[in-house]
This record gives sequence, structure tokens and C-alpha cells, in this order.
Amino acid sequence: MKILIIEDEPALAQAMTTYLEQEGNLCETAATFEEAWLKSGVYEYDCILVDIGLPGGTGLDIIRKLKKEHKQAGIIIVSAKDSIDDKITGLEIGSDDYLPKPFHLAELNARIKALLRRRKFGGEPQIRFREIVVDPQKQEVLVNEMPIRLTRSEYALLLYFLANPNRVLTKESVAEHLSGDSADLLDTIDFIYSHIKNLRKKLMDAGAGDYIKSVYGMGYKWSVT
Amino acid sequence: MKILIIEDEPALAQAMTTYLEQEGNLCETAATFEEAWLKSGVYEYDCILVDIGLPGGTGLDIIRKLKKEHKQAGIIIVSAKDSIDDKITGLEIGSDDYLPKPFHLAELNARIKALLRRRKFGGEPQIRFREIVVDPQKQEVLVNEMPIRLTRSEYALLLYFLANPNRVLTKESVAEHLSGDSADLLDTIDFIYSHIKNLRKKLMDAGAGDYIKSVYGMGYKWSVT
DNA sequence: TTTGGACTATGAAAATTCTAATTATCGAGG
DNA sequence: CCTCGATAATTAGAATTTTCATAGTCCAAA
Repeated sequence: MKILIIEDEPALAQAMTTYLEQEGNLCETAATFEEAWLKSGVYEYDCILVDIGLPGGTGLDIIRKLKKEHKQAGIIIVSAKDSIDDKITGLEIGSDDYLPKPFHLAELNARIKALLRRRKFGGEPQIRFREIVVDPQKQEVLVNEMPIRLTRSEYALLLYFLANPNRVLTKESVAEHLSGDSADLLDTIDFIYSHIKNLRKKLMDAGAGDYIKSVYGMGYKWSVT
Repeated sequence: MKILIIEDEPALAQAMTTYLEQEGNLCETAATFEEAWLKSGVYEYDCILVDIGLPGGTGLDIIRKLKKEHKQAGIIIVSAKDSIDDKITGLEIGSDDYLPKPFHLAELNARIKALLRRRKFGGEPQIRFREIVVDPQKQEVLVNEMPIRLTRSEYALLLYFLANPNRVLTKESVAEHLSGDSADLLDTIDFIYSHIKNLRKKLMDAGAGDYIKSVYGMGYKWSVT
């Protein structure tokens, strides 16, 4: 297992290296994002640990870049910032876990293992439901083999339903899911009516079944009969 | 310290209660969201622990509800789901921390303490920068005491800049930040030009300084001189 | 200093999201 | 079985986001 450690505090980097190598891994360290970028261009890593606290860039950029080049690598953010904002953004951007400082080396190790276990099984394949196939990679949806064009909202909606078949989803939770917004107080959630309608129409027009049932007073359900 | 534990596994609920009461807290448990909802209507809690794995709702709805009624309470998600999606959504929805199962009771306790410490000092006050004042609660922005109206994107952009003054933010990271999208492969990021332009205009029209500098070949910087 | 190519700005149109008003539907209680 | 109030669907349009084509600016090399 090859691990890249991006960390500018030499003592910590050293400690991490020592511990993780004891566990049977091979580690490299980089003290700056530039160095990390160079190394990552040369080697393939299974896991990359990034301290987003270092100077020279927000640290989030590098994750995006790394994610692109090293699709197979798991990325774990390590950070002293306890700001939730950074946490969210890090995860959104494509890191796979977040470990706030200070942490026990044992926990770090556990997370690395968990991450790679997770990653091993199923690398986000297609999602299928009868005549509907969703390819999350390409953000493409096929109905009866024919591609249909969905807007971002419709796509998110469809995925949410497919992830929760036969389960009543409240209008509230649907609304939260759509408006990626940190959803403090959505004053109104009527907008989901529109999206529901549009998604229904596009699916039906393409010849798919009518799976979105409204549950009076509750919300909606992707109904599998 | 009054804590509400929403957890349907009796053994775990019991263990959590015992441990946390030893630490000097007062705990209540609820095995279902409904029960939790009822209790939360009667008592005020300082902290609420939610297992989003329980049946009957996605678990995220309840967080939203609780957040609304118990603004002062810290909410920590506890979950066996290792799906990153849930993690993100939970944090976005308004929970304050996320603790994956299994966990040590000591870690839970540590997080509760950390949360309340964080919460104690400044409950997300205003953000000020010279003539600009942002009130995250109200999502309102004042320039020279006069409110200005920003769209969601412009607001997010402004906050991102204010959080990173005098620091070059790449176009990529700005784009990721705006399109709340899990940003896999944004085909184009030109749209930020528009948002930058609009934000600049609104700020200048309101009489604020011209702090957004473009850094050739790099990105943008909120320039404090 | 000039020039060319890459980067950034701008304005307007297209697409999408969200709002608001109206109409239709549900289901409990009479 | 009806009626009424609440919930959902529909529609059109306003607001916002995103794209696109065009124009301007910067930097480096000649």
C-alpha cells in the first residue's frame, strides 16, 4: 500500500510515516502542495493524506486535482480547522474522509483501512432500475437504452428516489436534497412540485413506468410493486 | 447539560446514557423519531445525538426539524452508514458533527464537549470587513449600513472571499464552491466570470471598495491593502 | 516596442430554477 | 355519499444561473 502524506510539520509527518510503515505501508511525504503535485505525477498512490492547513492555496484545489489524476486513490483530509465549512467542502470536492487534528495515529490507520475496504467493493457502477439506467460517472440517464436529458435538479431527484425505493420521502427532505444549500430555513418548498412534475414528464415521455407516487400528507415514494 | 439520545438499539442507548451521566450530564433516550419529536417538544436540550440509521424516515428530516425548534442545541449525527453522501447531507442540513459507528464512548464525549465549547463563544456573529457586514443568520449583507440584495451565488462568493482574504483562490476552487455540486468534472467554469462581474458591480454600486482583484493566470484574490 | 497567444471581462441570450396564483384531488367527518 | 378544508398538480412567468460570442487585457518572446 502506497501512501502520500502531504504535511508541512516535519515532526508529524515523521510520526505518521513511522507508524504507517510499521503497519506495512510504503509512505512518501511532501511538505508543500507543489511537491505533492510533482510526486503525484510520478507515482501512483493508493491513499493520499492532505493537510489542508498548509500555506499556498486553500488546499481544496489540490484535492480536486489529485482526484482527477488519481481516481483510484482514497483521499483523507487532515486538518486543524474545526470549521464545518471546510469539512463540508472537502467532502464535496471529492475527499473520502475527514480527520480533525489532533488525532491518534491508530485512528488514522483505522480510517485508511476502512476507506480502502469500502473502495474495493463496487467502484460506483451503474445504477439500474428496470428500464432505467443511471451512469453516475457520465451523469447520464438511459430509459429503454435511449438517453434522456435531465437538468441537475431532476437528476438529483431521480438519484434520491432510486437510493430510497419504496420509502416515503418527505417533501422537506426532498427539498433539502435538491437545494444543495446549507438549508437553514427554506422559507418555501413549493419548488419541488415543479421538479417532480418535470421529472415525471421526462420519464414518462421516454416510456418509463410511473414510479413516483405521491403519498397524501406525507411526501413522495418511488413505488416498486 | 441535558442530552437527548435518539437511538433504537437499547444496549447502545443504555451504554451511552450510563457513560454520559457519569460525566455529569442528564440524558433522555428516544427509540423512534416520533418519540424524539414529542420529547423535544417538551424539553430543551443542549445537545442531541441522532442515529440516522433508524427506520421510519431518512433521519435527515428530523435533524432539520430539531434544528428549527432547538436552535441552541448542538446536533451530532451517529451513524453506521459509511456513505459519504449521508455525511455531507447531514452536515449540510445543520448537524454540527458526524460520528461514524462504531465509536468509543470517550470520543463521543470529547466531541460533545468540543461542540459546546465551540458553540459557547460567538454563536456565529456577524462577519465584518470594513464597510461590509454580513449577517449569516439573516443571509443579509450591508454596505455602509445599507442592505444590498445578492443572489445565492453572489452571497456564497462573497463569503468565500471574506473567509480567505489576501489569498489567491483559483478559478477551480471558486467554481466548486459555487456549484454546490459534488463537482466531479465541471466541463466549464466560465460561469464564474459572470458571478464575479455581478458581485463586483453590486458591491461597487453600493459604494464598497474594489477588493476583488484578478490574479493573472491564477484566479482571484480579496485584496486587503 | 511590437506582436501573438493566453487569460479575463462583458453583455445578451438560453436554460434552469424558483415563485405565485389557480385548479384539481384527496379523505375525514358529517 | 357529500362537503369542506387541506394537500397536491399545473401553469405561467419572474429570477437566477449558465452559456456563448465578442471584446479587452496581460505577459512574454522576438
